[in-house]
Amino acid sequence: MARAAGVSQATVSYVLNDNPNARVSEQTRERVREAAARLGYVPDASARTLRTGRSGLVLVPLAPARTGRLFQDFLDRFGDELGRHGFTLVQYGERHLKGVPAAKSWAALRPAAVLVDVTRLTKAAVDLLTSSGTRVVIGLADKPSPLVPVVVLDHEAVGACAARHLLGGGRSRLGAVVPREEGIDLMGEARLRGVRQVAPGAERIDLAFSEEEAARVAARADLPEGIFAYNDEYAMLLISALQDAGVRVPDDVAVVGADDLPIATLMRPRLTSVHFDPTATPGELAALLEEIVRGEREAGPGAVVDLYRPRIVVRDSA
Amino acid sequence: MARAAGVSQATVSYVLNDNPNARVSEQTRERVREAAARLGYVPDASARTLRTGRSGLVLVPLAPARTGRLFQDFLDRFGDELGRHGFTLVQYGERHLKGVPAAKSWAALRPAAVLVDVTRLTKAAVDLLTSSGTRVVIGLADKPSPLVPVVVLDHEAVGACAARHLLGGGRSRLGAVVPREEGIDLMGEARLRGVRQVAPGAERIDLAFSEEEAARVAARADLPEGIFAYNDEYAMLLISALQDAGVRVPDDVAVVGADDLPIATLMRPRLTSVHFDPTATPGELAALLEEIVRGEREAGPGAVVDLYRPRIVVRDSA
DNA sequence: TTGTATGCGTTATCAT
DNA sequence: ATGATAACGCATACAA
Repeated sequence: MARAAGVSQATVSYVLNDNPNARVSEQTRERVREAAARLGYVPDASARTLRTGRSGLVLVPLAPARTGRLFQDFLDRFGDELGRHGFTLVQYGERHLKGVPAAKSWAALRPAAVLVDVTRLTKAAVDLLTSSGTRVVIGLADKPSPLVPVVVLDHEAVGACAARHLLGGGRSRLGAVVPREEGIDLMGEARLRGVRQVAPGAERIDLAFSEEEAARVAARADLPEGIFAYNDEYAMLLISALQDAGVRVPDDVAVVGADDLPIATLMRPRLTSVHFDPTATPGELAALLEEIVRGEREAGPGAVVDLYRPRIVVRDSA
Repeated sequence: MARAAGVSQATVSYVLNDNPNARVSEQTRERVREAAARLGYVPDASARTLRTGRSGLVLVPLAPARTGRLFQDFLDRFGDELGRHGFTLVQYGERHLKGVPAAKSWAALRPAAVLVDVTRLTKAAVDLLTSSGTRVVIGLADKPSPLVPVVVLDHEAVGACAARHLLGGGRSRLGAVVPREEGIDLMGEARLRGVRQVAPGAERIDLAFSEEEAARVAARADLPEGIFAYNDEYAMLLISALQDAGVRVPDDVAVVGADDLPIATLMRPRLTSVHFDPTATPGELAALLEEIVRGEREAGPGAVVDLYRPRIVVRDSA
């Protein structure tokens, strides 16, 4: 490319990167740009990565389909914002590439940052990443971590929020659904803990997403007076089963969902749900991340960014 | 790394890549592996990319949250399978990085393959990619393309499938919902075309996802006898509005959704929906892609892989 | 069976 | 104000 423009490689680099401490005449700049356009020249990201020791990739090793709509929306916009800062968000599910530990396949890409569930992080993994150029490893968790700074989605607060509303409505015997579904069961347990912070005796109701299971629960004689159903989908499942069993909602049993899905208002009774108000915008996070990667800012273990604040949206089901 | 193992770089490369035309003693192999483990050595993907001219990345430039659950599930498993073949699926939303054409930012990563909506492809973009090392550009479309091989999700077939069922049930005046929602409006129009293939006079019903809009439609005096509501969520919205307006479903108006979501069976009446049977598995596609990238197979414009076959699941709403 | 040498495209440093 | 050069880590042709 350089030879084609009649200038040196260095000059090309200066021009195309708008390098501020390079002094290049406007005439030369034009010649370089012309040649680049003519040749369809595109800078090679891998060469830059090799040279600088760090890629522009921000890794998010999560199974997209399993993270839920809320976090998926967040990632979507976060990726947009990162793009504006020159990064590329890379989302991919877990692999067991010939038994290679996940952290190694992450490190191979020399990512600028990694955002991953803390349950999948070990000290060794963090060390491997940081020693191979990654500037910051951010955990995804529901509480602070001694290992890394975290982005928090506080599931206990969600359960507590729902439970407070149910108690406030005069229901004293509570229950909380814990989905029997891989990938979200842990979140279910966290939300249950939150319910129990407010209503210590709350019952755990394990439930798979099937009408048979829901019918079995609905047929019980000793149903709690109020149930936090984990999310809106499980709430719909449960309400549907309760109605089929002749149990009145909310008269006999109050039900609260979470996520405040658009379809929540379409149910009859309309679904009372825990809504998530964003507290940190993707744009702010992207800007923060850029500062950290550029070394203008430190972020150690213990640091916390809260993503959402739960808020109850009262409709008819509770 | 090489010096630490007491061997040459070349030997390290041979051993770690299981290079078949290199003959290395088992003893040396062991020494290399031991040193790699001891040092926490991780090969640098960017160096490999620079050397070979092509990365292991498979780019899917789509806004994840907007592609729908079905395709998201597909991508999720496709990514897993690609991982087994040594590729990394990279999903990211559209950027407008300082006005740089999208194809340039794709080409910068020297991806092995790109899978993208054909509406975002031009001849120039395809040429740029192929000339910079990308082995195959695959379009995502609802019909064959003269530009690239495509993966098909035939929306017209979906509409036709729903319309056939409605006609077969004795409904002759049909309507089809076209969502007024960026990103899915084009799919809505394709599904409408499919309905009209079977029922030429079918009415187009534009609808935004809001209860007010749906109520307005439901209040009409001249409702069609059968409506294909685009998908299950719009079907739920519409049915809810119809019921509020005193219109009986399916007696007065039959409604068909699509996607066959788990919650479809929770509605009352239970939702009749177009289900998607996978015809090509992610595993097959990943294997196919690997063959193409390795040059063992050609894939030119016109080639088509059909992803799903639509099938009606009859319940109570139509 | 193993080592040596070369070059991929970029950027930092130093020379002109 | 611009050019020359080295080095990043890896894969590969070729020498030993």
